[in-house]
Amino acid sequence: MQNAVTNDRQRRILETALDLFTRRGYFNTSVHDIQRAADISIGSIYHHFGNKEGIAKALYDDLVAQMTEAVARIRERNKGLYQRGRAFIAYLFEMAETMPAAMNYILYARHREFMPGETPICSSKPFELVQDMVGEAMRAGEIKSQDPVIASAVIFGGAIRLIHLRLDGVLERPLSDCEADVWQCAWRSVAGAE
Amino acid sequence: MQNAVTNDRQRRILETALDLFTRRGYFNTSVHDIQRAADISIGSIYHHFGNKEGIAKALYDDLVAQMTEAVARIRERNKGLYQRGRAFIAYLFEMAETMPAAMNYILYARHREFMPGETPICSSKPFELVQDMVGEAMRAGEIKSQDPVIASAVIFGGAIRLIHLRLDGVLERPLSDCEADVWQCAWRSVAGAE
DNA sequence: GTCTATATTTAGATAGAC
DNA sequence: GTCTATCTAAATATAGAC
Repeated sequence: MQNAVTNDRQRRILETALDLFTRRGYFNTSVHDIQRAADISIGSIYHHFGNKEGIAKALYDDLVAQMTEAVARIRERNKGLYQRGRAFIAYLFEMAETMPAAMNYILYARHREFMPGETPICSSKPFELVQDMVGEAMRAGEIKSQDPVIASAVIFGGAIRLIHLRLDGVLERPLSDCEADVWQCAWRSVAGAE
Repeated sequence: MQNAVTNDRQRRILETALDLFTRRGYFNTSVHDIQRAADISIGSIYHHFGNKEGIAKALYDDLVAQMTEAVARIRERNKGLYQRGRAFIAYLFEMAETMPAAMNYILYARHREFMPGETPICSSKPFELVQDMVGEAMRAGEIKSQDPVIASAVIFGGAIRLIHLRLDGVLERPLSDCEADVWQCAWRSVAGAE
């Protein structure tokens, strides 16, 4: 992973790319499109990012780093999976509402199609951290014992699916409206060591 | 929607396209690639499907039709959401194992990126039917009353997430192994009118 | 309906001045 | 570091013989 991007110009390139990638898709966006929209020369773009994939990768690394930090903070500030899981979903829902393009990019972009070397998002750092929290809760007896992959999928699958629906315009009300309901259902599905 | 494809040649084109689209992605597959792999002339391909998007669309329509029929059959042969939902997940899991390319295409392809006019899969026919079943169960008091969109997401979100994980190679055991667990959790999350 | 050969466009990427 | 102008390869699509 390369250094975080600090330069203003680079930021503007990435923001523009994120916007275009999300609205039209990676393959329907040419570097020339980014150049036009960001009003920065194409030479400059290639100078900073090497090639088109470099733009996508920088964007991805940036967002994953942000998310990893957020998850770590959630873990720190909350005790137990009940609190932590709820906070995580709240974070995802808020991000989906305030930065839909970023959320869309992370969830949807099908990165492997244009970043061959990259691991799928679901096995990246932030999701590993979440899985760790689930395993921890299991050992503590907070939730019943089972395959942690399955447990994580069941706990967060509903919320993730709702985010997809929201980003696709199927769900019309903001996600925060159903946060409590979703978490209640999710928790009930795994709670109570029996 | 156009007529189903019956011709042998057309079938071979579609099968090849599905394979390539799934493994390399739509935009990394050229019509020439399909031509080579299917060993059918490019003129013939354009004759039948008009353009590249026409191939993707025929494929999509075909798979959605198959799935719609399957869901209708599930609805017919089972009573109550408990049986129906379980049968639906079993169907999805089996399809993911026996026709991973097809499942991948349906779930992942991000169709809207290359089929601008198409509705997202989650609001297509088969998913509508599933939502109807959920609503029906709610009115019958089989599950507690709430927004049917949320309920559907919670019930099937975990299973869908597991399919994603399986197709991405994160989950190593076949999906059938966790079918019972997943359904038990899913059902517990919404069951019991209270 | 099927084929080969070709036209057209546009993408990603580079060169080289400043 | 930034820019303009340009190169090159490859993709979609078509023409027209059979």
